[in-house]
Amino acid sequence: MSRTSDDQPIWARPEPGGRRPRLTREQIARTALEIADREGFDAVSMRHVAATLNTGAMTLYNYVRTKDELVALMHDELMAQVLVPGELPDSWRGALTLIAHRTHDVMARHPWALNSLQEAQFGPNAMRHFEQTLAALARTGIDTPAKFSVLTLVDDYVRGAVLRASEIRKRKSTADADPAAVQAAIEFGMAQLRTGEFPHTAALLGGDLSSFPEDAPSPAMAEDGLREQFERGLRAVLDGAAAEFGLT
Amino acid sequence: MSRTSDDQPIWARPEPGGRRPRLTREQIARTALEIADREGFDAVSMRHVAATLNTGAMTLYNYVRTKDELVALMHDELMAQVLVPGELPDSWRGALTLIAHRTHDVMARHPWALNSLQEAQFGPNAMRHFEQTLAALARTGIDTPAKFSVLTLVDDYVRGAVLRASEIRKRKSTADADPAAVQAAIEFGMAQLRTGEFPHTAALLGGDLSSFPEDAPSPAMAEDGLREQFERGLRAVLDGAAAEFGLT
DNA sequence: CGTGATTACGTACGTTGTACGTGCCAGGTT
DNA sequence: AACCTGGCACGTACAACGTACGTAATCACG
Repeated sequence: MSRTSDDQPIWARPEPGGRRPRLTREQIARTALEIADREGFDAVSMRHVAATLNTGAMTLYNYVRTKDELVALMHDELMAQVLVPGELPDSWRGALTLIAHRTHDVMARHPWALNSLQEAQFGPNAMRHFEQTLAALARTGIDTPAKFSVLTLVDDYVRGAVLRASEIRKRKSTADADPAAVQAAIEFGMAQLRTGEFPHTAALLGGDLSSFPEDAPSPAMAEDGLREQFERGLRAVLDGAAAEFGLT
Repeated sequence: MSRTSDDQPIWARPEPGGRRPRLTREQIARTALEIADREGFDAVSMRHVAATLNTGAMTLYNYVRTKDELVALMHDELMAQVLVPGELPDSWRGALTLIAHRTHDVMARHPWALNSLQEAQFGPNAMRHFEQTLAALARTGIDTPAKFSVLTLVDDYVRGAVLRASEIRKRKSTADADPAAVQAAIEFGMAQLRTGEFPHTAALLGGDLSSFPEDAPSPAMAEDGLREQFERGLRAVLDGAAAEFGLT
């Protein structure tokens, strides 16, 4: 019952480097990321990644034990992008805001990430990110569980906001691909509104029913409106956290 | 260029009911939900659902045009469960809290939902839910865009919290399935901690390294701790929203 | 008792992850 | 120089997926 290399996470196992490997784990991860960004996460198949690298599909399994490990590599690469490079701001608020913004930006750049990477294994960069958020709260007087609660609260909001934003973007792009279906969906929505069952929704849309939530929900949802709304929400969440957990 | 039934959303198309259908859309959706709850969302394949209903896979396509439509039916069924049945509490805070709790509970009962249903089409019950959250803010004096921002903010937090909770549960169950890998992952994490690169994380875990975030991250993460943390976070978010948007 | 529409469903195609086995070829050892 | 050895590449094969297509079964109605 000794520790075999089979059980070890990918970061504890050495890369093929011995003989004459044609590839690198980093190279593979980068190609996978490019494919995901260009064609969506579903396009990241072993065959596709391999073909892009001019290689057979099974060759990749020399560098990675399963596809999940490839996904883990992608995840850790993204977490590296989230890391704040230099020193953190002194104030907990500034530090948390900075980290939240970086998280938001990375997830916005890779909209497939939140949905597809959440069962990925924790890697070193994820640990560094966790450490960094803890560091942001280091100088506050609150005790350890409270620290944990605060960063959880903020992270929950950030990820919820990103989730919604990427849903909206996703809807918008699938909508562009099939205008007829969108038109039909809008007509269905309008018919529902006309039943009188939805007075508040009707009031919100204010007669301009072509901006029904199905496709591009109201001006508040335009691309730059999204970021502004995120910042305002983040401010509110930080205020709430400060009050609830006694941060100064 | 007339409106053909091909473009219409599933809720605008009549069910097969004419001749002598063996199945119902609702029946199909319910079976799919049961399978998802019992074996996970990935187990919801057309073949599997059909087999459970003692039917050929292709038969389902008489009731549903694509698998996405099946998923849309599942989504709408869940939204029905989220709806508050009776009257909403008078205070916006009470109403929003109630809705948030129902959302949280439904998503916690069906942990696969958040990840798998987010590209699903908007159905009638989703509209009702949206209407209900607007109604919760009806009696406040704030203007329409502010209402929208508030409910977005709260919903973002709720979904972020649920997302994290189901990630934790998912990790816990995959961990149970492969204790050796967990052990190896913990050892890797401990080795990382010993590098001294993670002082705050080490302090958080306080020497009890067997509760490394990989599997069951600290007592704060136990099943009832999760709910308590959610409620506290929700309180903070509502406070923050009230302050930021001038709710009384 | 046909007849025509409706519902059921088998077959088949192109994908997916990956187990398995074979073959190549660079190093170190004789 | 010849030979082995083991790391690496990768073709084949399998089961499972969504679903297009075609056909068979079955009912309502004339």
